[in-house]
Amino acid sequence: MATGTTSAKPATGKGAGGGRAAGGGRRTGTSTGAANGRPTRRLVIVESGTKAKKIQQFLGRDYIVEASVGHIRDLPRGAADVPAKYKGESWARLGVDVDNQFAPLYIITPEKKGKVAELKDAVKSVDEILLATDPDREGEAIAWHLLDTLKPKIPVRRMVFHEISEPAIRAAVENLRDLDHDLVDAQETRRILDRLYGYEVSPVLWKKVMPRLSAGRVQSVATRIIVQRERERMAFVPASYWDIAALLDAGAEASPRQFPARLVGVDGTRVATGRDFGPDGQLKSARGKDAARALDEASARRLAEALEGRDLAVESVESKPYTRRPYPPFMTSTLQQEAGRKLRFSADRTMRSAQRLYENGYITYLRTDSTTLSDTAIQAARTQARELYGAEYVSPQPRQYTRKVKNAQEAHEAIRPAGETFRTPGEIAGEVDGDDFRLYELIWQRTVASQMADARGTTVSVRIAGTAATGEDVTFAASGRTITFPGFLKAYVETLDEGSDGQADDAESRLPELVKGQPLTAAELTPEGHTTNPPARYTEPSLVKALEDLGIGRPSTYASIIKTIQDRGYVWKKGQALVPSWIAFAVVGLLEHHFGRLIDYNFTAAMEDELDAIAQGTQHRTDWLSGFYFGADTGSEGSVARSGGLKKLVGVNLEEIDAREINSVPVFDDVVVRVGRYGPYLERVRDGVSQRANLPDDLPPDELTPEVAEQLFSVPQEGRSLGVDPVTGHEIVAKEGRYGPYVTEILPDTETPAETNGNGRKKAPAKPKPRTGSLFKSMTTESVTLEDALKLLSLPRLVGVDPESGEEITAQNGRYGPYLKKGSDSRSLANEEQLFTVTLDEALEIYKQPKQRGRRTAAATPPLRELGKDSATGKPMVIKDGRFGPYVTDGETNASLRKGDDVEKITDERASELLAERRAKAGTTTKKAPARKKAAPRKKADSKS
DNA sequence: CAGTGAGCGAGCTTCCGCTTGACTT
Repeated sequence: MATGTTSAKPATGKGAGGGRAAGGGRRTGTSTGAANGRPTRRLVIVESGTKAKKIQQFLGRDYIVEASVGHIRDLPRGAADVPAKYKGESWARLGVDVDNQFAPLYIITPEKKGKVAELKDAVKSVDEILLATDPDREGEAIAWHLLDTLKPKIPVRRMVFHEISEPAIRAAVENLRDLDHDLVDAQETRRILDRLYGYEVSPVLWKKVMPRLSAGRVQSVATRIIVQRERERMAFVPASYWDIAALLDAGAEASPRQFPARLVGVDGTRVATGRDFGPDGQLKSARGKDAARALDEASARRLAEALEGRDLAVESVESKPYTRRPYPPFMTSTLQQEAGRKLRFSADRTMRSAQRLYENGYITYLRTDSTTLSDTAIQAARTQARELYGAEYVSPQPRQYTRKVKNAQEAHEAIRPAGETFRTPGEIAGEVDGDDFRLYELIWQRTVASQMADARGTTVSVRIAGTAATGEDVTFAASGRTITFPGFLKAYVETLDEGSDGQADDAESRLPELVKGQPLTAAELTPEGHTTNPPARYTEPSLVKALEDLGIGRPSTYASIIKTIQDRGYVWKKGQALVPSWIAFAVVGLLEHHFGRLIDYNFTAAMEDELDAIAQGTQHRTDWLSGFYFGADTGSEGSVARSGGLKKLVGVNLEEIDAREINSVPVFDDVVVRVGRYGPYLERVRDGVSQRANLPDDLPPDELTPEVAEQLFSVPQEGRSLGVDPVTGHEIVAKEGRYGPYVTEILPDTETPAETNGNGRKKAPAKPKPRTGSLFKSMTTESVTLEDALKLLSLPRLVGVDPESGEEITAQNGRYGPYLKKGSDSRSLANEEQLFTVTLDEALEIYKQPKQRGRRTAAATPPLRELGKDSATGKPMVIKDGRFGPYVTDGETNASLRKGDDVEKITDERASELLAERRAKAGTTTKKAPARKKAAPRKKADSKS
């Protein structure tokens, strides 16, 4: 089991594997080794290299502190990673033996082999090991993997801490515990579920939508959120409404003398504002106690006129205290959000900068879901606030922020300036610049502000009444906010999301002192029209927030989720906005219809609850996974285990899903967007004829309106125009087709053929077909010239007539490349140039040769390499280059070389192994899966008559 | 999404969460 091992830990997770840890001595602190009287030497293993260095300083010479640098083992990523021993297993593709209690197959992550060797070496020079990985589910699993991989013969114990400070580390060394196998079980179960989900559902997408697509518990929900928002935008009907903006005058004594107010009521009925309208453009609150009435333009103008010069009076003044508490210190998600809003950083850019700050000792750990500050950090923040703003700006009591967020694991502190005293941005300005400086400043401000006093002030709401000349009683409203003590707002104010209609916390608007009954006049009355807006698209920060609210994804993955959904082509960025592609619509549609439970927004939440039960020891991992994968009646409603049996679901869906239907996204009327192999296009049926139009890549789905569609349909199928054929006068274009790039001519419109009439289908008169020609391999649609195109369109070329048979010999370019054709007899040509140069004599010479069979073409190109004899058959083996790349053959069996195999370096043993594998596979999978037609060819007869 | 004549080796794509360093231009 040098490279691979199935889980040594039994499925129950109790006992074995960690036995030594469980039996580990209770020795703590600075005990001495009994044998030689020297102090006990201990190896401490943490996850991060930066942490290791820091902790080494606290612990001194008797300790060696090393980092695992994250996980050291994982399930194999693909076939290439599976050790030879397990290659033939039916479950090797998954890396999980689903029929044997879901036993996982772990391999040492290839790039971690060196690290594991280092750790093994370090073990030799110590008496005891302390596994000090992070105190959360993943950390517990890393600790177990370390134990299971290093297999030390010395005591092993678990060490935990939540902050990197000397007292915290010293305390941790004095309070060791044993490994928590139930918690490890929960992590493995999570890992296995994610693997089964991802590796079973993705292939469904490859077959039904497009290769290389992916589905997963996290990314599929992220994509769905974005698609769902776009659907809302597409369905949105804007509403327009009017009101009156007034500038009121309180007289020369008042300060300010004038202030803005807005019409809110007419004859006791509320005037509708934006939030009174639903997404369908209709008034939501037309009836009932809180009924509102929309004002149209004419009414608003008439009313404004009728109010001109009328007396108004203050009807009521309501004053309330305004207080704001500081925001909690940053954790990963809020840091990404605020850096996105304030600095316009992408999540990825924020994390790269934060990583540099962390590694250089400027901030604490950057991947955290905790807002907790250590005591020293709280003191440092308070000291700094006092020095900068004065004692009254510091909150009377130290503030600790406890989070109530789903699935938080709270292994670390909040993100804050490092150290026991904080360095101000000014102090580090000489050392740090650019992104890093700006991010540090943000973190510093937020941390200091979190220990400052509440902001205090007053908000005032005023109602003003009057009567129009036409008799209506009207009500205006005005509001003001004054901040009497800014408190923390002096240090930090959160920025609002784009498109939000809220008010920043430090925004002020002053009203004069007003009392009930006070007379006012209107200096200005301006009727104003407004239109409701569709919900805004997600941005990186707002998507991170949405995911966090759903408890989906972890601090270490938010940035990579955004990258993944972009890499897969599900989402693209337009400025800050995340726009879904049509492929995303197709994929999300498929998942919603056929794997509904899996992309339920609550799926992860349910999973987390049940993983907690596994961690508590009250739920059995195998039962639970079995329910998820094979299906079960047990488990409560909403349980992940009741998602219907993934395995069967995948099988059924592969049979039943109609790819054509899935890849057709209806947009409006009879217009559908079809997601094809070469990108999305529009389709509709007009007069029984299907029309198509290309869709520009950068057209956001919600901008595909009927008008835009009409315009796209009216544009002739595009292609790069190369010019006009001087002979025919037809335009020549280069296009990308189903079989690759080609050139064709555009024929002028001919008379529309007669339509179907009555009971019979009248045969349309034969339309002249445009000439077409595939590009040669050396050409691209970008570079091909008119001259090239005319040559291509001149094919097939008449080479001459066979004097013996009198048959014509032509040279043409076909599916398998250039060839000669004489009746039904064909011969391949060596290169494309010969299509134009081959003479009749040469052609006749070629026809004298017997038709080249497959074996002969191979013989024509010598093998890349000759090897020894196959250990199984004794036949000589050679490496050849084939359509799909290099392969090894013994003349009978052929086997492609795999990813890691090198033509030059491959050994006879390896070649024999590949052949043996191939034979084994041929034996078991002789059953030919009938190639399913992707979509039945469209026949006119199919359209319902 | 163009339409033209063989016979023959597919294998790979993909998940989520921990961590950064080691490649090449």
